[in-house]
Amino acid sequence: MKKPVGEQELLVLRYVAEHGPATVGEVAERFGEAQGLARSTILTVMERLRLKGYLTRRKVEGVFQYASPVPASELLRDVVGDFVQRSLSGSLSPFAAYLSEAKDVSDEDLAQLQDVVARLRSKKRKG
Amino acid sequence: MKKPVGEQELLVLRYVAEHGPATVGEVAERFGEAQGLARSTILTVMERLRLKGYLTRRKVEGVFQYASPVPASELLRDVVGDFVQRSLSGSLSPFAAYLSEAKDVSDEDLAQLQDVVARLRSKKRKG
DNA sequence: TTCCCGTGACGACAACTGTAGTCACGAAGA
DNA sequence: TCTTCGTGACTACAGTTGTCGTCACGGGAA
Repeated sequence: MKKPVGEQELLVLRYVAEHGPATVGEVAERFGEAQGLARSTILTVMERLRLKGYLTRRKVEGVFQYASPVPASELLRDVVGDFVQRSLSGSLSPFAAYLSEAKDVSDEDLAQLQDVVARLRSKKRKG
Repeated sequence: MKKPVGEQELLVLRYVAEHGPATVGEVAERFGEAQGLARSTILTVMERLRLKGYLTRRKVEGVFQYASPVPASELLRDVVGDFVQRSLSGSLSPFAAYLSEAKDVSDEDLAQLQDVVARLRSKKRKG
């Protein structure tokens, strides 16, 4: 059931997931225009995402409102999981290596990471 | 200079990077066979990787020895960096979210992560 | 010398992705 | 009623990736 999603597709999907239900016109205007993409491009991408099951739509006042069935955070979490499995064979050390070289880790991200690591650690000790 | 690398391509690249210089025949026999891939497939993939600059080769005793100019660890680090930039727009929170849900984090990976986070933290405090 | 085999170089083809033009339709104006 | 405009559905096309088949060549084995 895991249809692949391209890079651009993911950007559009994220946009829709983050900016509530939206019509093709809205996405084209707000997101597509900024990226230099034609309306038909946005439409095609969104339809492909719908065909793959990543977006749903519902006709409201004559036009379709597209929405993601899962929140953006969950979506991205899955994307990461997919990447770790597919490209890293489940290993996390490349991530650690990346992190140690990363130059621009925000305070929030860092705190979040520390938190998660601590949580995992305590869970491990307990279980 | 950043040519894209597909999933299968990455697997082959990793194999070569991790298992020293190797000929197409060797990779086909040890890696390809296990994956159910024909020798010609391996050859094509390796040549594409070479064309993209991810592999070099050198004729030894009549046959080409392929090798990765960078070690596997560095390679994977870059792959992660690419992914974070391209798919997550540089944000790490999706990764944290993934981690907090991950069910099978090895002790080594966890320790490594904790280490890196601590290091980043102290560097941040200092800088 | 012949024949077989590993090796390399090419050519091919389908699926997926990125990007867009175009056509038809229905509502809203002119 | 005629025109315009947003919307959707289709079609198209090039580039990338995944997978091979095949052909020609050079070195040994027979």
